[in-house]
Amino acid sequence: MSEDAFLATYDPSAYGRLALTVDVVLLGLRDGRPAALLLKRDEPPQAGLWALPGGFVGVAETLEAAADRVLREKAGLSGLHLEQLYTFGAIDRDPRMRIVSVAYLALLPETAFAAAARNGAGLRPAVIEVPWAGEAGGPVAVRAPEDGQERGPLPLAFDHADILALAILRLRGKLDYSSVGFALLPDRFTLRQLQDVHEAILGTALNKPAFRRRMLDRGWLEPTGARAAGTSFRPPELYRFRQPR
Amino acid sequence: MSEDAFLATYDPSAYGRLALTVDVVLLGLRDGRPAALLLKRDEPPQAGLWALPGGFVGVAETLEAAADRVLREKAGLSGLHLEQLYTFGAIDRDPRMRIVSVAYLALLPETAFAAAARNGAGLRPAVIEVPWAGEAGGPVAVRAPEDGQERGPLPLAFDHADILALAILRLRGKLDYSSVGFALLPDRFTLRQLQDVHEAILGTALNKPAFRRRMLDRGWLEPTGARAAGTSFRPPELYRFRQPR
DNA sequence: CCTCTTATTCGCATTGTGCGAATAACTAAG
DNA sequence: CTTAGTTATTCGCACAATGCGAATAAGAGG
Repeated sequence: MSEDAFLATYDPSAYGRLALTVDVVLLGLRDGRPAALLLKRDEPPQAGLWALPGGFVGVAETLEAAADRVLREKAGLSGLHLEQLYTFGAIDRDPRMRIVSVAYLALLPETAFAAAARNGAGLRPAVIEVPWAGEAGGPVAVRAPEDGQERGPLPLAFDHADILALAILRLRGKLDYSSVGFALLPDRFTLRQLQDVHEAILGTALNKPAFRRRMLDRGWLEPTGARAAGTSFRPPELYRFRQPR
Repeated sequence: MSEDAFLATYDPSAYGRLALTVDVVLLGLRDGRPAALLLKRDEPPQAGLWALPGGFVGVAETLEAAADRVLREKAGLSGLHLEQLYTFGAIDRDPRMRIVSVAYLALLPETAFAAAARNGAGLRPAVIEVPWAGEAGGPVAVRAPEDGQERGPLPLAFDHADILALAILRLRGKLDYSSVGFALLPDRFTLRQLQDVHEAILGTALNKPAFRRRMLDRGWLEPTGARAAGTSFRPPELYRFRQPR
C-alpha cells in the first residue's frame, strides 16, 4: 500500500471498526471421507451453529502466529503445517461488526484427528460432503459421522461453508503435484493407505497399478523393509515419506 | 472465527491499531517480458522507493471493492478481472503501524498496460526479472524498461518484492491449465502472440507445433477467419478467446 | 501343504507431447 | 506474371505418462 492513500483517506473513526481474524480448517479423514473439526457455538449470534476454530489477530502477532495460537488454545495442537487458503472480506459475513478473516488449512493424520476430537476442547469431527466433482467448486455440507442421512446436515455459521469448500478445492488441486497427501498419513504407511487418502480427497476411485507407479516414480517414497501387521493375508510393505531431494 | 475468542480476548486498545489494506499487482507485458505498474513514493517512509498501488480497506467496503477503487483512483482503470493472491501479515512490513495487506493481481493486455502508464497518474512500467526457473520461487527484481543493466534494479518498498514474486509464481502455475493467458492479449490475436505471452510468463522457449496443438485442443480458441495485417510475409490467422463450454 | 486374499508386477492400448522436416501461403521485388 | 523470401501450418515419428485387465507373488491361517 502506498502512504499517500493513508494520509489522504485515513480516518480512525471510519477505519477503526474493522477487525481481523483467522479461521483454521483442521482437516483429516474419518472413515475414508474428508472431515473437519468444528465447534458448536453456544452464544448468539449464530448460537447452535457449527464454526471453524478461529480468533482475533493480535496487533503484534503475525497471521501464522495467530493461527498457531488458535490451534493451541482450541485444539491443543501445535507445530502443525499451516497453509494460507484465502481471505474472506464480505461486508456482512459476521453480523456483529466488520470482520475480515484469513483462512488457514492444517492437515491431521487420522490418529491425531481422532485424538483432537477427544481432548475435551469441544471440537467435533464433521464429515464434509462434496457434491461436485473435480475442481468444479461449489458449496459443501457437513454431517456428524455417526448420523445417517436422516439427521440432515449440520448448520454452519457465517461463511464457513465457503471456507470448507475452498479447503477441499485447494487440496484437490495440489494433491497430485505436491506432497500434501502425506500430511494426512502416519509416519509409516502402505501404498493402499496413500491411495485411500487420494481417493477420499478427490472423491473418485483410482486405478491401483497406475497410482502405485505414479507415486513410486515421484521419488518421495522410501521403503522401510517392514510390512504392515494384523492382516490375515499377504501384508503390504510400509513406506516412509522422504522430502524430495 | 468463534465469538468466545472475541469475548475472551477482545481489547479495543490492543486490537484497534491494526489496519487492513489492499495492494494490486497490475501486470502486463513490455517488450516480451513481464512487467508491473509501480508508483514512486515521494514521502517517508521509504521515500524514493517503488511501490504497488494500494489503499486502505473501508469499513463498509469488500476487499474486491477496495482493490477496484484503487485501480480506478490510481490507474484510471475499472472492471478488470481481479484475483486474490495472498495476504501478507508480517509485523513490521510497514514501519508506521501494523498493516496487514491483501494482495490482488490484475492482468492488462499490452495496449492497456501502455495506456495506463501514460495517463498521468504517475504509474511507471517496470520489467520484472525472475532469477529462478519454473515454480521454484524466490525473490525478483524490477528494472525500468529503458534502463540497461548498468542502472541497477529499482528499489522496492515494503515487502512488495515478495508480492511481485508471488504474482509471477501464481501466473506460472495457472498458465497452462487455465485461461489466464488470454487476459494479457487483445481481443483478437495470433497463435504466435499467445505463445509469446506464455514464453514471457514462463521464462522459457516453447516448441511451436506442440504449443499450437495443445492450445487448439483446449477448445478455447475460435478462428475469426481474418488474418493479421502489416506483415511482409504470410499473415497468420487471428483467433478469439471463447469461454470453455 | 493348501487355500484365501491382497500385494505387486506385466503387457498392451491410448493419449499427450517434443521435435525436426515438409508443405502452404502470403508479400514484395523483379 | 514469376520468383524469391519469410513465416504459418501441418506431418511423421519417437517417447513418456497413464488407464486397465490379467497374471503372478506372497504371507496368514488352517
